[in-house]
Amino acid sequence: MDVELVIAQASLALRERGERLTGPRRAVLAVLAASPGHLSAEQVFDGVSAVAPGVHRASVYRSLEALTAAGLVSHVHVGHQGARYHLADAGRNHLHASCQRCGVVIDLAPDALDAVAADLTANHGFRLDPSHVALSGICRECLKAM
Amino acid sequence: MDVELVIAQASLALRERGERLTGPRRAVLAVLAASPGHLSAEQVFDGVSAVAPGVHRASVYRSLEALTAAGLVSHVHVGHQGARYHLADAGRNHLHASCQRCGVVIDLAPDALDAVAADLTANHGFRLDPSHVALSGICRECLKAM
DNA sequence: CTGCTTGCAAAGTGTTTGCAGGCCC
DNA sequence: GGGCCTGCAAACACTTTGCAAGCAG
Repeated sequence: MDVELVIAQASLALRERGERLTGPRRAVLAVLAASPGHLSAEQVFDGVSAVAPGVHRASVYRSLEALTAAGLVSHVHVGHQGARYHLADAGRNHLHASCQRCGVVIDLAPDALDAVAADLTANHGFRLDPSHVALSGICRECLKAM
Repeated sequence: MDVELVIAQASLALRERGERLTGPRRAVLAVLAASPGHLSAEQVFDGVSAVAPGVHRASVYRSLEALTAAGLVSHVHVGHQGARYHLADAGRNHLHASCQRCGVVIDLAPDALDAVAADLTANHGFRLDPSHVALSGICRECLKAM
């Protein structure tokens, strides 16, 4: 993911909301853009600290919150672990599954839960937000090791 | 759910594991058996306190853990909220979806994710544990209120 | 300059653990 | 009466918040 592009988009999106693109927020975006995966808040904090020492942990949380509200970042809840963060997809967000043994998060196709979503709407009037929580199970590697 | 029956089963299941059916554990089972829904640990603690005052919050957590290990209780992780507990189904556990706005948990058919589970196995070698996390979305009532 | 943001520290949830005494079986 | 379990208190992980100073635009 191109950091420059992400930051340019962020500047616009934030300004539209009367907010600002600051050092800590820039660093958070850079860390997320540089990472292939899904980072915990602590991992984002570590990454930010490497790039911009002195940024406080609380600012990382507040930055993630602001960037989420602006539609630039998404988070996924993973079982009993904390949330994981990643840049929001341009269009539709992909889905996630996580291993309850080793914690790894794998990406799934955006349409993997479409049938379930339709079923929930029809039978329960419930609107599914499929990308907001990770499905839980055991990954390939852990299955081998058991 | 019949409390007497549950407690009798629990006594056996625990003894098989070299563990004991104690006052606090009995109270936890009674509270879960008396509740139709899915309780947070705090709600279980409140219920236990009403039946058996003096039981410590930590004992409720430890009881829930022990009863889970013995296969008598199940828990579901609900988004950023804490876990919810309920008596384990006799056979296959039902699934859950929770409202990210009001927190209500609704039960789903045990086979609601079968197609997804098959897909995950085939494409990622991932074994889904469908009852362990609640799907997330907005419930009917909250949709009306938006 | 205006006021959104930050750093700091402290408080808040939800949950776990070490320890000495207590109770189940 | 042996050893699993409990109550207590403190620690824990993760996250949020009040406040005064700081920086973006």
